[in-house]
Amino acid sequence: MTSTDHGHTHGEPGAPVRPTRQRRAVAEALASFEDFRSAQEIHARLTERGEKVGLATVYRTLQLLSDGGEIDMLRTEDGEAIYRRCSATHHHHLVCRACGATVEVEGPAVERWTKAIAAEHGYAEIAHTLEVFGTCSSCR
Amino acid sequence: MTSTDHGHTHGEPGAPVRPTRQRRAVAEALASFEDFRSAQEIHARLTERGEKVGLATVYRTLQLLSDGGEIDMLRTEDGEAIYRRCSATHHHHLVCRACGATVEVEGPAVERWTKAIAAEHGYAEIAHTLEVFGTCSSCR
DNA sequence: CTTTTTGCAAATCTTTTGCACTCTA
DNA sequence: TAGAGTGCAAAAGATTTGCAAAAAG
Repeated sequence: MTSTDHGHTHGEPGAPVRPTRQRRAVAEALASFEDFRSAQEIHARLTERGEKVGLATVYRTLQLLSDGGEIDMLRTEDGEAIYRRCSATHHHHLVCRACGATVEVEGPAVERWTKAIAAEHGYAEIAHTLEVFGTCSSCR
Repeated sequence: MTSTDHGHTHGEPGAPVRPTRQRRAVAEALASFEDFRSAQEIHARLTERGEKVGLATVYRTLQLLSDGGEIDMLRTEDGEAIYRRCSATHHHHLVCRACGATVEVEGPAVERWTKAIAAEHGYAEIAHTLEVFGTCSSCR
C-alpha cells in the first residue's frame, strides 16, 4: 500500500526468498509473454501448460517481483493490474487497446518536463506514470 | 469497458440527461472537495449530510460525468478510481504522496510528444495518462 | 526442525447489473 | 404516459487472507 516507487528498491533485508517450482513457473510464463498480462492470464497460461500453481500464489509472486522492481506493473484503464518482464531502462508504453500490442518508448523530453514542473512547484522525490493508449494499425 | 477516452467527447446525441436531486447532490459533493475522492467517499459525504442517494447512483453519475469529460478521473496506485471536479482544459496532476495536495499542470510539450510518438508507430485514437507523484515542500 | 510457501476456500472490496418502482418532461 | 433515473440487493470480478499441510534450508 506504500509501494509508490517507480524506481528500483532492491537490497531490503526482509525474509529470504526461496526459489520454488511455482516461482520459477511464474517467471517463465512472464518470460514467454511479449507484452503485459494480468495475473489471471498468467495463471491461465500456467494451467494450460500443465503447471499446477494456485491463483493466489501467482498473485503473491507477481506482487513480490513487482515490489522488488523486477517486473513492470501498470494498470489498465479499468484498473486491472497487468505485468511484464521489464528492461533495465526507464521507459513508457504505447499500448494498443484492441490487441494489447505494446511498444516501449523513451521520452527524454517528458522526463525533463516532469522534473522541471515538479521542481517548479517545490515537489521532491519525483516519480511519474505515463501510458499512451491507442489503436494500432493492424487493428484498424 | 470502452470508456477509453481521456479527451472530451461532448455532443454525442445519446439520451437526454435529466437534472435530478441525486445528480445535483453528487455535483455538489464534488464541488465541496478540493481534491480527488473515490466514489465511496463521495457517497459517504452525501450520506453524512443527510442526502439519501444510493451508492449505485453515485457510481452511475460519476461515470456519466466522467464519460462526458465533465470531471477528472484517475486511478490510485491500487486501482481505485478517484474523481474530482476539473477545469475545462486538458491537464495532468502533480500529486503529493504524503498529503495528497494536487497541482494541475498543463503539458503542451507532452501532448505533442505523445501524438508524435503514437503516429510514428502507426497508432490512432490516442489517449494518454500522465500523473506525477512527489513530496510537496510542506511535507518535507 | 524451523521458516517460508502453497493451496484452497472464504472473505474483501470496488464496481456493475437486474428489476420493479418513481420521476421528469 | 413514455422514457429516464433510482434504490436495493444480488452478481461480478479482481485481490487478499486465514490456516493447515508441504517444501526448502
